[in-house]
Amino acid sequence: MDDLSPHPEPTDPEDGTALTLERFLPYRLSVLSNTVSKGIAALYADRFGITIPEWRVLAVLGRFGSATSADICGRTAMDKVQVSRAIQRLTTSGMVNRQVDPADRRRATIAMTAKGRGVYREIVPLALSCEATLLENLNPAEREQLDALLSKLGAEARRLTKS
Amino acid sequence: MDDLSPHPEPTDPEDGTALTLERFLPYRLSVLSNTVSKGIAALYADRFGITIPEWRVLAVLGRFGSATSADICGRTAMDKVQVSRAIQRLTTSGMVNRQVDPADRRRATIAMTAKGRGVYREIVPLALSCEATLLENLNPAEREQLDALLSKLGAEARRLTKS
DNA sequence: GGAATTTAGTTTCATTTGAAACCAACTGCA
DNA sequence: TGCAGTTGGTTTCAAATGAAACTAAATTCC
Repeated sequence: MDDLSPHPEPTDPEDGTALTLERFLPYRLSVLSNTVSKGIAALYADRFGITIPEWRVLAVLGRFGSATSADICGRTAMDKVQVSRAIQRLTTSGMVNRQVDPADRRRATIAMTAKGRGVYREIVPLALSCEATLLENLNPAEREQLDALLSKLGAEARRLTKS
Repeated sequence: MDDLSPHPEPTDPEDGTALTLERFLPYRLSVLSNTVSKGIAALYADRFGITIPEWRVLAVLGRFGSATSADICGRTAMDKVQVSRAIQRLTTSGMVNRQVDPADRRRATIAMTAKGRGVYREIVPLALSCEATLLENLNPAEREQLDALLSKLGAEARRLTKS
């Protein structure tokens, strides 16, 4: 079925200017990341009625106790609109509350409510076990390699966009 | 400015149930992938008026000469709605054409026009040089590691979502 | 003090997205 | 033949997104 197309064979120049999508790093990262994120989201979306941005906000709060909207932007690489909306939804669903900073009334400190902490504590093991599955058949050396490579790539990527 | 928050320090249980966002693999992948994709998109979005899905369709056609919508879905991991719309836009902008298969008139073979090939040939070097920058300070061994790790993770991720 | 600037965060609006419904063509198979 | 699936692909509709405009508070500078 595959080889019925008029030009079944890759038409690569073979002079170093070929682009093979399935080997192209940005493409591979994108597919991998989307697959993983959706896999995890499936674990909590229905069960807790939480979206990916909301989960990320909870993750930051779970780790740092409380944070301003700007803090969350910085730590999640989400943009401020996304964060603002995630906080809104989490507020109306009673997961977090906003405490306006009396010293600077533009800022507000976001913290989880008891309910939010409850949900967070339920999701964390799910997320971690998902990550564990993903890493299942990497040996310790490979895991270290992965860690190092992601760090390097991350640094390069930031350079790319900033320059 | 960072450490002015009420709970500046991570509040980890330290009993193995902690989730450290900045070390959490799905999160790292997501941030990295978004950063990279946006960086690349910036290269061609303005210049050629092309979106990420459109670029991916062109990349498949550039590699395989022609393909059906379903082929493209399979090769890009995009869903069929996305592909359908990308092809629509590419058709109206004169980059590709659709040739209905006379043997099965539901199917259509998509191929680049001369114009499409022209744009493709302009984008490819940009994309490749972007990838090269990203890989710049990885040595050959590290590049192989990266390749192997991405393959393994990809396989695991697919397992995750399918089960 | 007060006009001009900056900062924190929200709202608006037009576009993008994706799930589900849909359509039209093909394939059993009775 | 004819009707119950399938399959390839498109459309619909409601929700998510993001750039840009906006509000309100704080800061800077004269």
